[in-house]
Amino acid sequence: MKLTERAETLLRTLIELYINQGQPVGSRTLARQARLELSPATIRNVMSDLEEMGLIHAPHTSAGRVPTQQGYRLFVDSLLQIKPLQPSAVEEIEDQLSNETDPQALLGKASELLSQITQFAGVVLIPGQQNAIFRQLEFVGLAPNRVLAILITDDGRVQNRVIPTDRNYEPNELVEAANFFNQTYGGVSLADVRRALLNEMMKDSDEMHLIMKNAVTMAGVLFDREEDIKSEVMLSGEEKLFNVPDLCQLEKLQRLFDTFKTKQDLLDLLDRSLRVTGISIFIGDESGYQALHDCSVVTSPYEADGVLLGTVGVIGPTRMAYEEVIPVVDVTARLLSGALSAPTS
Amino acid sequence: MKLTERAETLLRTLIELYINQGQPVGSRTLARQARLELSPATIRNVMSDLEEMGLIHAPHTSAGRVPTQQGYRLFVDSLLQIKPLQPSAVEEIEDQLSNETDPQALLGKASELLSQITQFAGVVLIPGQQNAIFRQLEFVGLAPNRVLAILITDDGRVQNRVIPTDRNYEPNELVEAANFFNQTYGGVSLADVRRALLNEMMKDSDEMHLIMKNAVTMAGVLFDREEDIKSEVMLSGEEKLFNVPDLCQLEKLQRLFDTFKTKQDLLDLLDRSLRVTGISIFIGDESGYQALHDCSVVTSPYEADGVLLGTVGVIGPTRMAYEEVIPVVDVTARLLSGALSAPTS
DNA sequence: GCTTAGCACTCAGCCCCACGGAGTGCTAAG
DNA sequence: CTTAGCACTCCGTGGGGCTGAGTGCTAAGC
Repeated sequence: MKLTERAETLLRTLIELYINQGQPVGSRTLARQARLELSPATIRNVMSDLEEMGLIHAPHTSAGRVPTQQGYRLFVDSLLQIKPLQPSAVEEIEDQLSNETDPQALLGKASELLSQITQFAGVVLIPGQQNAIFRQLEFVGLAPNRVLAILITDDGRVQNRVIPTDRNYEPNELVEAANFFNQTYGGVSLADVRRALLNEMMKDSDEMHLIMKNAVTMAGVLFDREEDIKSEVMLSGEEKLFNVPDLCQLEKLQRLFDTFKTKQDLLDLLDRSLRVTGISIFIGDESGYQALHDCSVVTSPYEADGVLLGTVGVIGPTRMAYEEVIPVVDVTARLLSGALSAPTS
Repeated sequence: MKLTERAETLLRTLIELYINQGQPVGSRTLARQARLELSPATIRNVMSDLEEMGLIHAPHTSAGRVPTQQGYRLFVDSLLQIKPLQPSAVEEIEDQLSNETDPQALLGKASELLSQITQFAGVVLIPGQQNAIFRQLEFVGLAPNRVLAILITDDGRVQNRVIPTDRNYEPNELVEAANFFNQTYGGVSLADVRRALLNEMMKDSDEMHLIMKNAVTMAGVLFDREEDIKSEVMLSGEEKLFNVPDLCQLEKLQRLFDTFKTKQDLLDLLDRSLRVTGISIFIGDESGYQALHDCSVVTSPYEADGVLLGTVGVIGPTRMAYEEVIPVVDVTARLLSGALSAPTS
């Protein structure tokens, strides 16, 4: 069931028109716009075919046609002509990103940039640290029976947690414990450290040297919390979606913000796109989440020094200017990768 | 212009009714409800007086009356009878809070709890650290020309930032620099450290010992960023406001979420309430922010070991059950203070 | 002088209807 | 295969009438 060239042209112009205007497109307008020198009646015949194929759809009898999800899918897969981003815009992004040195802040900035440029919501996936390499652990005594543990991984991310202890530790005990731990586990992946720790704690602790025991006990608490290893989603500019005509209905927005809040669905979605190289586009229900019914998600993975790190993307209405959003996401992901890779030269 | 006792009773029942039902209250319903054995006609006369005083207001000729902002104000100031919180509810809050040891996480939890219990938005102000005491600084080499600086203050808060450096530092250089810094500035307030640093950096650096120079340069970058010292707002459960009948209109929610996003207004508002002891209540426009027009904010300060730390609160519709929200905020603030104070016993 | 019954009046909300505009499907002719 | 013409469908809008709720006023009663 292949489309004729004429049908393709008409589908493309119809979708382009609809994306611009947001209103069902009728045969008359389409005839004028497509420059095919055909009468509306002929156009109607073709439209009828397209509708039978499930690519467009009439909201009601006397309205024009609107692309269906499959229509959009075909459009982005084979009809879309992507506009390259203006060099000035690229520079702008590059500038903004190079102002940040802190990786966490950099990702936040990227997400905000995406939101700002597209006027939709920007999103960044920071994937779990299961594969991150343990670099260093520090213990700092805070108060009696309270120790601050600081965990540093190879990618420069830092996590800290206050650990309640069963007794008071002397400063030098803390240093020794940290030293012991760093020497033992330096260079090991977090997941492996976790496993090893669990193992250690199973053993009869009487056998262990006191220092080891201290280190293992405290670090055990630190690594016990799964959430430190879990993935994370950063979302920016959700509030901009209030201004999107296709989404600004209470129930839609409510569903959206609910899923934004729980983040789990977003996480799964972005995680799926992580396994794909290059741009991923989820149109409407393709994501599998009710709340994203009228939304499309455009994502691209980013990396540092060739290692896949996570995903950046944009969440907007299904009716979005894909030819503009796609390059923005693409370029941002690239520049982000660059900023994360280059050891400041 | 004092209210008669009858007028007071009527105003109170009217507001209570309106808070429950959300609809303008007419003279007939009010007569039945107030148990004053008066006819609707008499009630109408009193209502007319109340309207003249600006305490209630009729949305249109043939509707009942609705409290005005001043009406609410009078109500919470002198007519409101606060219900004490059920002991089981108190325990629930205590339980939830005692599960967290990390202060940052604790505040987040408090905010979430407030939102969950009231079904409005919970909010926590973490005020600036100008007065926080510098405890310890650590430098960790990450990559060539990249140093991770970790700043620990006396209240157990930790901040870290990746600092780009102009040259490569040896590990022992970093340790020495940190040691120098810790010895010099330990126990000094952050604001003073910042001042001192600026001073040092003005001096001709040739005079300084190399270690000092290193320390000052790197710490200079760290302290240069105002934001580390700035206040912070944590917001939870904003999305619940979608379900509040009085607020679920697009423009209102949009304005709300916009201010939530920028946070500056919230910050100012909570900061104001910080200077008051005990519960503060901002009704509608009293906050001075357009976006909070139909909202009230109920806040209470919290502390640790007798030192004022910040503010927790609830943001909901002006038409909220104050007699329930107030004790929730109050108790949460108290229990939070307790959890932050007690060194785990 | 306060309270109350009665009455006329006002107004939002709702349903119904008519109408114009936009666009379609079909048919028959070129 | 293309096109002109025509009948038809349906949404959106605006007006008109009705109902229910509640008010303000007035005059009578305690």
